[in-house]
Amino acid sequence: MTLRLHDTATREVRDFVPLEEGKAGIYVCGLTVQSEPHVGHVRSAVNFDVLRRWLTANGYDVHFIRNVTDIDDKILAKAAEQGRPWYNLAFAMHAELTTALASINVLPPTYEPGATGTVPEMIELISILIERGHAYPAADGSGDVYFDVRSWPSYGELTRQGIDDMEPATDADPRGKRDPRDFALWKGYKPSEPESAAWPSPWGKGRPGWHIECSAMASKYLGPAFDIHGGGVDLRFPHHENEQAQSRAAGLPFASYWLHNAWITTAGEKMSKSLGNSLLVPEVLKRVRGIELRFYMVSAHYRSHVEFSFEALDEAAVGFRRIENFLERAATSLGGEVPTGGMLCSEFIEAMDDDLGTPAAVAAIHDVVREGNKLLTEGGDADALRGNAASVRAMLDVLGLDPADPGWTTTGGADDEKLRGAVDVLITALLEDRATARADKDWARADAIRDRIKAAGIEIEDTPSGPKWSI
RNA sequence: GGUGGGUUGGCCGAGAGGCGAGGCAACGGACUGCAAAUCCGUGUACACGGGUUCAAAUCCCGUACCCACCUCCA
Repeated sequence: MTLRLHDTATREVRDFVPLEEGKAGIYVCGLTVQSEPHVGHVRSAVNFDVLRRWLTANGYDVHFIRNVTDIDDKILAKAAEQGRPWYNLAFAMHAELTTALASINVLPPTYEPGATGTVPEMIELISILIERGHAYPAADGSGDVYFDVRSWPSYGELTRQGIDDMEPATDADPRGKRDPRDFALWKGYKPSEPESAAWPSPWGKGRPGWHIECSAMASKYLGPAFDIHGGGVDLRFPHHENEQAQSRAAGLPFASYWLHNAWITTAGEKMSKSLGNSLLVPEVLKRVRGIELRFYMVSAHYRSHVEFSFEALDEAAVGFRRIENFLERAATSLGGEVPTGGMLCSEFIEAMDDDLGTPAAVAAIHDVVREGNKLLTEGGDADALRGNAASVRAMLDVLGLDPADPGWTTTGGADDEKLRGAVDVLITALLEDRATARADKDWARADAIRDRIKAAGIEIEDTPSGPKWSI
C-alpha cells in the first residue's frame, strides 16, 4: 500500500508519486506575521507537520519549506496604527508564531524564508513574465506590474473557474489594468508608505505583490518542480491559483500535488481577532497542555471542518490521558522506559496512507492501548507488553504526540520541577498517614485524607506497587 | 451569479452499498474496605421526501438548512 493524498487540482485522492525516488519537497504557505497566531493558524501547521512526519517515517528525505509573509498591506496598516515600524511588528509576530508552534511540537521547517529576503528572485521572475508577454507594467505610471490573466489560457484551472465568472481583483487601483482580474506582481511605491518598505526594481521603487513571493521562494528552495504545496482552503483562490499561473507562465512546472486543510471555527464562524483573545494559542494553553491541544487537532481529519469548543477540547484531553496513563503504567511495569522504535500496527499504517486518516489512526492507537491494558491487568508477558507499549509510543511519535519527546519537556521550566518535587514530599507524607489509617482499617480517616488531597486537585490511585498521585 | 464543502447517537468524531471506527458521557458487571484506574458488557445514529438495489448513512433525483472561496485570510 502506498500513500494516497487528496489533490485539490484533480479533486481526488491519488497515489503519491514523488518526482525523485525517496525524496519529497513540500512548500507550505505559512503566515502573514501581522498578529498573534490563533488555534486556526496552528492547525494548518500541525496538519502539514503530520504529513512531513509520516513521509519521514516512511523513509523519505523531506525538504520542508514554510514561508512567512513579512511585508504586505496589512502589516503596513497595522504597524502604522500601532505607531511602530512595520518590520518590528512583523519580527515580533514572527517570534510569537515560533513560540506557539514550538509549544505544540511542530518541527522547525528545513528553512523558513521570508518575503523580504527573496525580493531579487521575485524581480527576476517578474522580468521573465514580462518578456514572455504574461505581465506588463501599468500604463498609468503607478509603477505597478500586473499579471495578464487573459494571456494565460489555463488561468482558473486549479479552482475550476472561468475568468468571466470571476469578480475583479481589488488589490490595486484598476486604472492601470488591462483586465480587472489582473493581479499585482509588483506594487509601485506610494509616498504614504514608509521608504523602508520599498525596494529598487527595473520598474521603479516598490514592493512585491502577495502571490509572487511564494513562486519565488518555492522555486528557489525546492526547484522549478516540486512535490507538494499546502495551505489553508481559503488560499486556493486567489493565492494558489495565481501562484500556479504565474509560475507556469514563467516556465516553472511547479507543484505536483495541492493539499488544503479545512478551518477550525468558533460558533460556526471563521476565527478572527473580533472573536476575542480566548483562542490565541497561549490562552488555550492555560487550559490544556500543548500535547492535548495537538491531540485534539489530530483527532479530526485535516480536510474536515472542526467546530472548536472547550468542551470538546477537554474531552480530547481526557482521551489522551488514557493513552498517556497506559504508557506510564507500562513503563513502571517494565521497570524503566518504554522503548522507541516500536512497530506501527497495520490499521494505523493503512489509515495514514489513506490521505492521512488521523482519526482512524488514533482509533488504532486506542485499540492497541486496550490490548496493553489487558496485558497489564493480567500481568506476566513482559515481552508482549514491551512490544505493545513501544508500538503505542511509535505511533504517537508519527503524530508528534510522544509524551517523552524532548519537544514537550522544554515547555516546563525549572520552577515546575521544583514545585513538583515539593508537592511530592507533602503528598507522600499525607499518603503515609493514609496508609497507616488503612492498615488500622480506619476507612473514615483514610478517605478523609484522600478527599482532602482531591480537594487540592490531586487524584490518588491505588496500584499494586502503592498509591500514585497525579494532578 | 460562479466554484467547492457540509448536515451521523447525549456529546465529539470516522466511514462511503451488506458485518454498529474510536473516544467522552451514561448504565450494568468484574476488581477494590470504598474509590480511582483497568477490563467485560449495554445503543433500533446517519437533515427531510422520493427512487435504484436482494441490500442504502453510503448511489440517483428533489427539498431544507449551514459553511467556505470569488483577489486581506491557516
